[in-house]
Amino acid sequence: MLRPGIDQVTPGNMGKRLQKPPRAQATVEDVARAAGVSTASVSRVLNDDRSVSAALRAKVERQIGALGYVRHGAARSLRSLRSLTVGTVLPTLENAIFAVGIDAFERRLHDAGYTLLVALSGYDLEHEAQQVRRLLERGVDGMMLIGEDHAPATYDLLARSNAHCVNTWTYKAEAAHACVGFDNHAATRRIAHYLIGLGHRRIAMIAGITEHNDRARERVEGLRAGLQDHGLALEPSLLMERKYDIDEGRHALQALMETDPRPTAIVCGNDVLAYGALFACADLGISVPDDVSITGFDDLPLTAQLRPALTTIHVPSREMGRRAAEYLLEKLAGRPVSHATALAAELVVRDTTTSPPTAARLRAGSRNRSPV
Amino acid sequence: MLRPGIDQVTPGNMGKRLQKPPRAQATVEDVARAAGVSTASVSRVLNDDRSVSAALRAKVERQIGALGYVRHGAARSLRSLRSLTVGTVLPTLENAIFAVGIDAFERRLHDAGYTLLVALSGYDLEHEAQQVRRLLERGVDGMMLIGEDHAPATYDLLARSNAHCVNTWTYKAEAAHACVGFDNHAATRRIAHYLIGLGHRRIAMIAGITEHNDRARERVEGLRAGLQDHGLALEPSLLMERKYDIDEGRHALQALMETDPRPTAIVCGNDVLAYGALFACADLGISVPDDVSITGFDDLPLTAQLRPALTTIHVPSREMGRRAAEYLLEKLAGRPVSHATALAAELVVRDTTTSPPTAARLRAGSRNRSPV
DNA sequence: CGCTTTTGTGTAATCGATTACATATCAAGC
DNA sequence: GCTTGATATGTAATCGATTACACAAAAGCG
Repeated sequence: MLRPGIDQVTPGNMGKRLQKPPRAQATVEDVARAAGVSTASVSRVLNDDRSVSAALRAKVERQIGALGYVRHGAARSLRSLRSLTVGTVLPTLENAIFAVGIDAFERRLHDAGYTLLVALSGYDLEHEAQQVRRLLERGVDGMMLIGEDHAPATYDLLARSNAHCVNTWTYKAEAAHACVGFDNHAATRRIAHYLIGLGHRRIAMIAGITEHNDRARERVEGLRAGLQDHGLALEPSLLMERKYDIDEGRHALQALMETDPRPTAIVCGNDVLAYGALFACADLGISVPDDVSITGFDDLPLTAQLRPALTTIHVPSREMGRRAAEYLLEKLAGRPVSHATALAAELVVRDTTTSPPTAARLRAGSRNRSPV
Repeated sequence: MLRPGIDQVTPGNMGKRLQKPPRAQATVEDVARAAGVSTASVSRVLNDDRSVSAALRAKVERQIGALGYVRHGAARSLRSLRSLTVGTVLPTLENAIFAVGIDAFERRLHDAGYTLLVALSGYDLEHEAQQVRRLLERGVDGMMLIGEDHAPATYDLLARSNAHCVNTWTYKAEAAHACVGFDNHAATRRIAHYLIGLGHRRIAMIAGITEHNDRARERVEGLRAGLQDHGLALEPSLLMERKYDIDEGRHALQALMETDPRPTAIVCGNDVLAYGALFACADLGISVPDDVSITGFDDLPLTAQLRPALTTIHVPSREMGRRAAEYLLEKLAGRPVSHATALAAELVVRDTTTSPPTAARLRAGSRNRSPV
């Protein structure tokens, strides 16, 4: 606890009682005094008010440099009701999926003078709500969230606040909340059509955890819909739900390969699960794509580099981050901006998908090949 | 620009002129009035002052809930001289290296009630200085930076501020600035000894960009020192400096394979460059480790999963993030804490390193093997 | 040249929460 | 019963920058 009047620092009293004696930071008042002008003028210089004369501006700027003046954001935003700050709550930073998008988001915001506050939820919606509250306490002017599954408390807090919010990684034309993203459902439906077109009929899925995660859920439903379009069903025994982890993908693949008959194609809910599936196949001596076709979702930087290179859905994370930032900036500037922005998430066909093996190839193939 | 008196909101005037009519946020005063107590008491409840009676606390808490009161961080930190905020400037979030460490850093800080502000520098030290200034303007109580190469302006700003700062991913016992990290120099020196022990004599390096990057530089120097320990030199023609990118690693490997005689071992400055080298070998039909040994640095989650699994230095990013947070928390609490913390960065031997090929194997080996 | 408009600068109120200090209440000690 | 101390609560000053408003000086205009 800080004891003002004792630990507190005034220009004359360099408070010696704290561990790190707080330096008296220069204030606008100090600058004003040194430059022989009023605090109002200093503030005008700092805020690029066009009504200050060049002479005064020069005087003030010299003193700002000399005193090493640094703006006091709290005072600034208290008075101006703007914090020039935007917040985001991410499930995790542990994987590249969000990182690249956030990177782009931050860059765009920074160029516009905003600072990004990052909080993490660990895929827990209650925790997310708590983080949203914290960010609102910090006075963020805007907020970006992942997906559209959020706790009621989250939407409630946002509605009561003056911050604008945008959901990403999701897109629905009729969405209740603003969003910048792509259609997860359409993407896996597209995969289904593609695989069926190649001749596959027995198609499995290694999905991400769908609870409290609309993206994962939409991807499952999209696949289901795509299969139904051709009179096929997604068999419950061929649908596995796994955490975001390579080993989880490995284990899921092993389990699927023990079903009889085996699936000829495996749709993965994200690239990381697909990596696991791919690595497991290599270890088991199952040839991809000859014995089984595998698809991913995300198109991480590494995905095109693996051998065989993974067929996947390209998620435009960078573009999405940039657009989300732009949405907020427009909103904050009071300009009209479209409520929902759809980005394309295209199927990128590489080397892990082909026609299903013939019955003969199936029998001969996978069993007696030596592991890599 | 905001026009107070016009756009501004007072409890009575629900400013109808803005796009999003700013709601009048409840203030401590509103809560105090509703609960029939003073603002001081409300503040005491909010800050868990033990001197409030249970009855008063209950009254206040009921109103806080009813009014949907959210603390005003700017006002709070203006008055209390603490922002409960910590900042970091990262080169990028585009790769998992930092992401995992930051994830751990954020978690620890969050548990202690702090919020993390993230800014990015794009590996540009001038930009980093600008970001540090911004974070200080936001009033961060603490700051974490990567490495110890920072612009003079950065150190200057930090010295003038009241924020504590800790460098990570670097460790030197006699460091001028507080740090939590590991000894990059010792790590690659260790690699050198290990490879020499296997019989290698002609050792190349694909390093990261060393300019303005002490980690990359230390890794080069560490290798050089390790070679010298055994009377060997790091030949200039066998040292390549490349950006952090798989394709850069690929190209560097191709270039190295055109030297004569070829190196028998290649030390990479990070795992991503090593991935590139590994993938290039696969494409060129060069067998790893039989034809050439390769080592990485970082031990990303994927590194152990690749086939062949990459021999690398394990960087304890999670631990480092957690410890860096703890350093700052201790400092902020005014408790003594050690200036420099060393973590172990161990060599993890996997499948990409072995003894150098014999002359015979070298001639026969690499040329006429088919790409995978 | 006098009047209006524009431009430049200063004065002081203000944003919302915290907290020093004042005060009130009650229990314990003698 | 009176003093002393502890406990609980209120009053009002304060943090630093912004900006409405006041005002002075300069420019524009007929």
